[in-house]
Amino acid sequence: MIKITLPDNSVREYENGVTGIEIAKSISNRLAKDVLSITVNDEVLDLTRPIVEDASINLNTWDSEDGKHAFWHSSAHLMAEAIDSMYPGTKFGIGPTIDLGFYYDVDLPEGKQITEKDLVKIEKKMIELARQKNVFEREDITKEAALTMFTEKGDVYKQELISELEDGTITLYKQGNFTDLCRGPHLPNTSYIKAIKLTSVAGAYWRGDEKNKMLTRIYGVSFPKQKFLEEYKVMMEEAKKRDHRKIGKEMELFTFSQSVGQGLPIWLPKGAMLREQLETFLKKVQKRFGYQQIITPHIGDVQLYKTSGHYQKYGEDSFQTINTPAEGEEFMLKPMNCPHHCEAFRTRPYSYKELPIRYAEFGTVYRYEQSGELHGLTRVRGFTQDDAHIFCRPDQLKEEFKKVIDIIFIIFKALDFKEYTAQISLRDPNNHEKYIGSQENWDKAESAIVEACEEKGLNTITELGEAAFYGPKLDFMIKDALGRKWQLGTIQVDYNLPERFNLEYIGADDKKHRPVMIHRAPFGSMERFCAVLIEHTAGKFPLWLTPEQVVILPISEKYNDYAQNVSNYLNNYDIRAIVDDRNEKIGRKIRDNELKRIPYLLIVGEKEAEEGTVSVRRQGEGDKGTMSKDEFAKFLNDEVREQLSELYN
RNA sequence: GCCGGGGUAGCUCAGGGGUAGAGCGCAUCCUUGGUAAGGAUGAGGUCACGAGUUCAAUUCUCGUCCUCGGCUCCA
Repeated sequence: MIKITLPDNSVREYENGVTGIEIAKSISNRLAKDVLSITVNDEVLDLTRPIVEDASINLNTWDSEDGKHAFWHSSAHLMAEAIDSMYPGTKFGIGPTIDLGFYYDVDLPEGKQITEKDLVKIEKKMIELARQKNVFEREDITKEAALTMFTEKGDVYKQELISELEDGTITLYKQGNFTDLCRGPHLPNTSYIKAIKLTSVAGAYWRGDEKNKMLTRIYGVSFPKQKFLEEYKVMMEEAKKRDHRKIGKEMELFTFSQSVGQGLPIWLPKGAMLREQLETFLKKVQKRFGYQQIITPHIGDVQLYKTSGHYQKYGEDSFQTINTPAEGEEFMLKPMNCPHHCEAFRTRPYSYKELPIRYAEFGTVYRYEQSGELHGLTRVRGFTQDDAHIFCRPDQLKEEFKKVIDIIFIIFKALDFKEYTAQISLRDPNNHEKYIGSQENWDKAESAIVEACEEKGLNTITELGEAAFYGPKLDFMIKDALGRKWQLGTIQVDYNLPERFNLEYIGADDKKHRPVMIHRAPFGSMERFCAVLIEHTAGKFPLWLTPEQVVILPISEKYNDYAQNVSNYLNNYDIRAIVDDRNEKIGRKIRDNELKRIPYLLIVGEKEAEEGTVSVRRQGEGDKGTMSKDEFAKFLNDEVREQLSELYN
């Protein structure tokens, strides 16, 4: 008998060799139906693998990452089986799971091609194969036998993968007529897979290297219940509706022009207003935290980037230098603001008492991105960072980190981002040589970040080896209204640039010391942040931020003057109001302005004009009754104040 | 950059080897209205660009440009 410890710490005894599925059955029939894989002492295994020693286990269902992983991994094999039967001679690359679903890279026989139209046929075949309830059989195999087997099949990709594996660790999984090199784990059989949607087909280089052959990658997602697939489809529809490129066009926030160039956004009046609100907000917050705004040029002498090291590292992949005709000077479009900020710091000597110096700038930078990488506002060639550089003493690092975290929280609160995670990126413990700066400083900086996060009660994950060569960092990821994750703000310690720019301050000992630099951008870039915000809110921005807060709708042209009077009145209270004086009926004006996502509509007619009132309509909620102009202005400003309570505290 | 879908009116899209289509938007006029679409009339297109095949190309072929989905996530 062996002892099995369950997640609730209860211990049960089973025969040696008991399997996950048997344990599940012994607990409940429901669990036996729902369980997809088993975690045994931190290793995820097939439900059919015998357990031969005492162990702590967890039974993974659809609700867990590990459960989904086994499910989608098996689905990838099922797809491969379908493709193998429909396109004999296909060679298979890799077929992993991803955040939402799975893919398989395949090399189709000469002259064969899979397009979107073929996906439905493959789905049907997969369902047919799934219903056969074929068992996933696991087999240990020697490296030699594996190589022979895939050489016979002519599958060069699997051969390459096997040749890199260690003998004794190689396993095969077989279901139906299809056998694949695989580490597992898998579902007990194919019948678990009830609903399948193949989502797209794309080219992908073997091993992501453009020197290699391009394979066909087929993406799909699958579910244990038809209902889940329906929910997934609804979610995808919603995501499509919220696409910032679509909403950006509809709401006239920004546009792209072929004549200006790819990846170079043009901000239209409403989008510019959105950015202006965000910038004003952040500037106010930063002012409170002791930041000073500076302004630097869009280009800089090549030498500046040679000093910073950016030229050596990115020069070839950047926009090329700009030359002056007569004098032969060489400039680069600014890819980073930090070198300029270092020069700003260098203007005079500093006492240790003056630090930290915090220089902030909404600095526009230009970076070359391959044309195929460009995507709406999230991947562009010119963008504005809400950048700042903090020059501080090593002993101030922790305090400064905490202050930046405070700023980020104020932003999250004002914009209603409720779920976030923070990733701490530290050195690779096995390879300290590749990092610049002294051990002592790194140790200090790393513990400063970790402690700052702890003291602020942050939800963190720590990744070793993810630090930049010049310093550790803290990145913030938020979850939007649809549960999608986005990387936003970042805080990075930098030992490199102060060194390269020879930055100094005079310490209490009257000697020169090297300051530490912190790069930080709570939004990341204005472009990307606006894109996330659009998709998070579906274009219904919080009142304080939205470009047009109020539209006044006169019942007929007779009341246009009064409407204008109300508009002027509200504008004096810094409320963004305009009049819709089109020659249309009131129902029409309401509909059009609701669709434009205007938070408040004020209807004014004979009654209102006589009494000096407005009839208030809140977006999505309808008629809210009548108020005086004065009451409404106060009411609206109170709402804004409430949304920005963190800022006014 | 590479692979694969696209590019038809301002927007969303239908069509198809032989006078170019719809809805919305826009303009003019009528209507002056009370909480999600009032009516009439009209303007608007080198069917992305360039070449080729053809009696004839927006449609077929090739090239260019732009755009969309991918190209990191351990077999």
